[in-house]
Amino acid sequence: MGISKIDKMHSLSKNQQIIFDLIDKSPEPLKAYTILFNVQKKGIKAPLQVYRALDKLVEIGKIHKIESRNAFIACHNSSCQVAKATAFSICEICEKVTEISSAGLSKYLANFKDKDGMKYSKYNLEFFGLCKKCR
Amino acid sequence: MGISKIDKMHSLSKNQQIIFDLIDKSPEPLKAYTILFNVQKKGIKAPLQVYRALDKLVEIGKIHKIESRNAFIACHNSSCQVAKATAFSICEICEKVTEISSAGLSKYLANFKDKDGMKYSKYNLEFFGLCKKCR
DNA sequence: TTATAAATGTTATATTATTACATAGTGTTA
DNA sequence: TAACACTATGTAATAATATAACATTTATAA
Ligand SMILES: [Zn+2]
Ligand SMILES: [Zn+2]
Ligand SMILES: [Zn+2]
Ligand SMILES: [Zn+2]
Repeated sequence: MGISKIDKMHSLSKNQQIIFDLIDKSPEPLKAYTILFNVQKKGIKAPLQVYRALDKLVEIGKIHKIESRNAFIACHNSSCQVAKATAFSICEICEKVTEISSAGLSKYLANFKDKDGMKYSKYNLEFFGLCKKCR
Repeated sequence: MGISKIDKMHSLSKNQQIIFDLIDKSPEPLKAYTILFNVQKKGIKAPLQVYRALDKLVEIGKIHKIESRNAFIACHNSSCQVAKATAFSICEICEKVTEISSAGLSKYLANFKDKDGMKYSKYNLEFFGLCKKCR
């Protein structure tokens, strides 16, 4: 994995990089105030600094928000550099979250039309169940 | 629409009924504190009274939570009396929310298996776009 | 350089949700 | 009925999540 075009297009600012690094190396989704606590030693002192970086990172698709958990996870799915079509599985016991990367699912949802014939290019899907370990 | 078996099984308590009625007659999803404000004249004074009723109503499938909006909408889809498999379309301009009732979609998602072969009976899907009026 | 947009720093505040504990109602069974 | 379990309610306090407002600085580009 070299430096792709899209990486260069969105070189991160200092705060964005600090916060992305933290989320990226975390094995689990992180909440905003957990992030705040963990980056205070790096000089990020206020909630707003965290939320601004999170907003930007979500916007450019480097991270995603898990809406049902108010938590953030790094994107490891090269096909969703734009944060508009996401799917996750969430374990209801251990709270493990995995981004789902399925061409079939993406295609089905991208082509889905509602009763009015409306198509939606943007969606968020969260599946809930028990992970391997918790079953 | 007579009184169905399932309606009887979950006869609502006073607070639950007050809060359900408000949500049910609302043309748009309601937030918890909007609900609180609107039911104070009926004697419901504290946030917890609202959240407890909301939790129960979600649990029995009378309402759904729109996770990306922290708001609640009544279920008008007889097929999802259990609050475990939901899909919505959300207009990003006027915030109109519609519950999607599509046998095809439900079937596809209920049968979807991830890379580990895991099936999920519970999910929440939120589509985003522009509604008819806002297009 | 000058203008513009993006990002930062800081304080205060708004919004959303839960903990803890006491009390009251409801339905079931001995 | 009386005892019990279960559900729901009332109330106060607080925790957790997120944004408004304003001043300043840094990066980008014409
Ligand atoms: Zn992704
Ligand atoms: Zn698990
Ligand atoms: Zn429904
Ligand atoms: Zn609209």
